[in-house]
Amino acid sequence: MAESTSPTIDFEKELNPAQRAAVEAREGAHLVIAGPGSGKTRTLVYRVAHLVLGGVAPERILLLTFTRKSSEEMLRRASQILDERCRKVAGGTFHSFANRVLRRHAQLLGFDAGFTILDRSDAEDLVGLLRTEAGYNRKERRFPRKGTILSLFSKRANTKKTLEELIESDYPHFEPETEALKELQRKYTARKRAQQVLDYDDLLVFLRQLLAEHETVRRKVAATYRYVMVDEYQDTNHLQAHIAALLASVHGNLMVVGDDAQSIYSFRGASFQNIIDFPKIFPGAKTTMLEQNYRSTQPILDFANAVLDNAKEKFSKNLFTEVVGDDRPQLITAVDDYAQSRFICRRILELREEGVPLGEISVLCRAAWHTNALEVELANANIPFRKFGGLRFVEAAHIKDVAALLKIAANPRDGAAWHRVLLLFEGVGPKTAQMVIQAVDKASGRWQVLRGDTFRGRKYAGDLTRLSRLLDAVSDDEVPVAERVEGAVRYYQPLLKKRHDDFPRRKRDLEALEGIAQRYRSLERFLSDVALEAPQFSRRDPGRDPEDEWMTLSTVHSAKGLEWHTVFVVNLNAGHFPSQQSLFEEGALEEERRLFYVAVTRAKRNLYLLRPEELPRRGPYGDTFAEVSPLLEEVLDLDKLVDFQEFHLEPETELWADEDGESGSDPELLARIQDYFGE
DNA sequence: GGGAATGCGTTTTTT
DNA sequence: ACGCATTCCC
Repeated sequence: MAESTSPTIDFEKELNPAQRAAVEAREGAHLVIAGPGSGKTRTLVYRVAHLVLGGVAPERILLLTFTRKSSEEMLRRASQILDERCRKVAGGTFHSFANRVLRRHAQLLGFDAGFTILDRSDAEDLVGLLRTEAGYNRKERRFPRKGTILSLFSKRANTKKTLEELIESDYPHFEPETEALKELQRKYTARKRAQQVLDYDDLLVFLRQLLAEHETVRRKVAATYRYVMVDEYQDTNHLQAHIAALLASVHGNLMVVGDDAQSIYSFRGASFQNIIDFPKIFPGAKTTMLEQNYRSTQPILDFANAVLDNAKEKFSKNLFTEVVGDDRPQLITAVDDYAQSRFICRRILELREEGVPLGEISVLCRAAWHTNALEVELANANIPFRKFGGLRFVEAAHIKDVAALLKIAANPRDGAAWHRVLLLFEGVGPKTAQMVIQAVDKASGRWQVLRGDTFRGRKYAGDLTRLSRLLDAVSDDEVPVAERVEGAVRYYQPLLKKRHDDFPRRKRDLEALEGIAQRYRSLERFLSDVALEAPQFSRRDPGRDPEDEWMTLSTVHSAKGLEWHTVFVVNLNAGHFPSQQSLFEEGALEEERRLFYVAVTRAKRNLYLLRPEELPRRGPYGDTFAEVSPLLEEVLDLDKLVDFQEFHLEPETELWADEDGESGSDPELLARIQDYFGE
């Protein structure tokens, strides 16, 4: 809607004084502390517009966000209030930004520009392989599992701590294995390099290395971005903070935005310490606080503030609002999971009657599986929903299989991808796969050796020949990406049929993947986006059709930055929310509380807190979690802040009408029945 | 050496 | 209920 004349924006009218201070700030370092619903996104959006309007070339602005989705959303909004120039602003996550920069300068670090990216499960598989190779998988030895090992390595990369320190603090029971783990880490690092693959942490580690050790690159990159903004700064880790500082090392114009109370990613090495330390790195930094909330009603904020009151370390903030409304949050006690689900379904149907669109309703949970029972009930009640968090589209086995085929074509040294593909064949296990991979390696990645004599007579010889032909076709850069992806899917289809009974459903996913591929011109870009999860890689596209409406189920982590008219928070029991492992860990409960704070501050008008009296505990003991969440119990004057409600199921209609006395049966009818059916 | 069957210990959150 | 190791059979 941009007019040919430069559009004007009434910043004074659109923003409050604190927001405006942040938006109009130009030179220097700036820390913005923004409570939930305080217009943090709005502030960033307007600042982008303000800079562009002030004549800054959009390519020279860098906006680093927590997800790709949020940066795209912000730039979309900026171009709405200003014009299309804002689309040219450089944006994305730290990881996607690192990916772009590293491809350009890979050689400096001894990498090929065609490196492939390991997602979490690829990385785990590689660790698992090395673990078996080294013989650590013996029963006598209680050795950590691949997932645990990778978490350890990941924390090592993302914090300043050494492996020894982390084992001591996080996994003291594995202390006897310290040397073995160090050895494994060396092997993992070496193997990744040999295979030209980078895991998520490597993207950050190598970007920092590139900027810190290569002066010319640092100067060039940092000079490119005159203004750098980092969103969700409380959820960045030490490594990311270092990168941000290096990026600002030429112009010194760095604005970080965050909320210490909403720091919920410490398991990933994030720390709100970054916020606190920001003025130490940038002594002249200005600080702006955004405290007015534009999202929620006062009763919801009162409750949220009360939750935060129990935090050991708290700073600033006391949220206030002018949003009208005086319904207090509802605390609902239900007997169990099933009753909880029934309550939610019933309430949703009522809300719909009241005119609240499904898109304005969400159910938030601590862990993705907590909504399993609810999903069944929602389906029964014909309420459409989408689920966020937990297993994503690109993590499904069949998608990963096809992606692995393409990865081999892009980087024939990617052993993890080879391994995955080779195990699809009948008669091929880990040993055979290793043997084949070595053969290809010896031929410097030319997979045509698979057609050679080495494998003649083996059960899988035909499979290898066909695979090698497919790779020939898929690696042809002259062919459009979409066609190459289609080729891989066509090849994979028979294997899919053999492996999965629910093959039609999975086939539809693969078709969706083919559709996504049409937007790409480079296979590497496509694969990077699959690994770094571009927003369009969701199971079902939101759909522009207003008729096609759905409500949201989400983990609290995935609900960050979002808001709904009505929010249900489920499973507020000790052991579910907060999670079981946090119950006994000092400090962990602090994060659970912030997580709860994030959950409740997503609500605009209605907040339902659900508390089943009994939930099955998983594990062999058949135990139950019966205790109410300490996060609720600790709230001072809870009875003044919420309304209590008990929800009882209507009694089921009895299957057997219980009649008194002998009901007359018809002997003749019975005889006929027996006659006809026999016996 | 591969693969099915068995038996053990176990689960958060995500780029 | 599921990953992961071990065991046994081809």
